[in-house]
Amino acid sequence: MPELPEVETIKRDLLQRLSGAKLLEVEIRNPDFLTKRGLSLSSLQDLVGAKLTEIRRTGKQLALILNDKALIFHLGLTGSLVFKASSEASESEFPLEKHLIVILHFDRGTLLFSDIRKFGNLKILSAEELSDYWSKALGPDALYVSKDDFVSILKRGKGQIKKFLLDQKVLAGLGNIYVDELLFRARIHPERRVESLSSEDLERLYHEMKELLREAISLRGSSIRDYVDGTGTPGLFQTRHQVYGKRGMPCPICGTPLKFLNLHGRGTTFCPVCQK
DNA sequence: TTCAGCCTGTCG
DNA sequence: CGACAGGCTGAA
Repeated sequence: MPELPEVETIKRDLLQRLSGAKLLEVEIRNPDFLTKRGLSLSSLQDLVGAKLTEIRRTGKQLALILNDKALIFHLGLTGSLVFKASSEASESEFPLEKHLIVILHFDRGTLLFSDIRKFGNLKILSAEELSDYWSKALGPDALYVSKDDFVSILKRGKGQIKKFLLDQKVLAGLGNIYVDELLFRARIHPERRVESLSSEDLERLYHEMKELLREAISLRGSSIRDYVDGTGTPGLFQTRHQVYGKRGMPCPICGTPLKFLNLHGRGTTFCPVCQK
């Protein structure tokens, strides 16, 4: 899915274009998607007339604050949120037309939520409930977590490092791409046990994580297949990937062919020589 | 703690 | 045609 850098990019795009905009109409294209997830169609319609005052993100989730409500998006593997200004082409020629779930018509243009594989989610809470909800469902955001918190979380951790870092309740935001890239940069084997990491390892992991996320956001995220930013444009960070999706290719450091394993159901690519 | 299941699309 | 893909859940 869109992982942290992709969702952060979308957040910035939408904030710039929609801050202060008024919601004029909610057009539901796929009611089944919503009702299956326990969202009543009327609760969505009730948002009409609200002003978008704020956009928040924790991990891979994004919340539009509309008056006293929070409309929370989780983009799954293939969800997208694309804004088209009133002056741009209409959604009839929108490439994801077939997969549209909801169209939010604002005074400044339309926000199109689509999801090819329908692994995404949409939820409405009161704006006050949002922080509580996120703090129960998610660990600290990987972009903002302090070094002290990160180290203490990892020191209390158990099991394989890859699985641990993918757990959103532990740390929110990393997914399969960024965990593979991070472990390569930090020279840590994906099957290494968290308990076995030294303080030095943890420090390195923390700094590499921040740097990786910073670079990925500056290149507007990774587009492997379907991801597009808040304007419908692909990201560029995939050109900087060192291991993800590169099984069998030479390690950029030592030239050894990159190894591929299936770990807890996720494809995992790494260098068997550089990563210990 | 695995693992199918949720979905659609693409690639070999 | 089967295998696989940025994720997560809940049932066995």
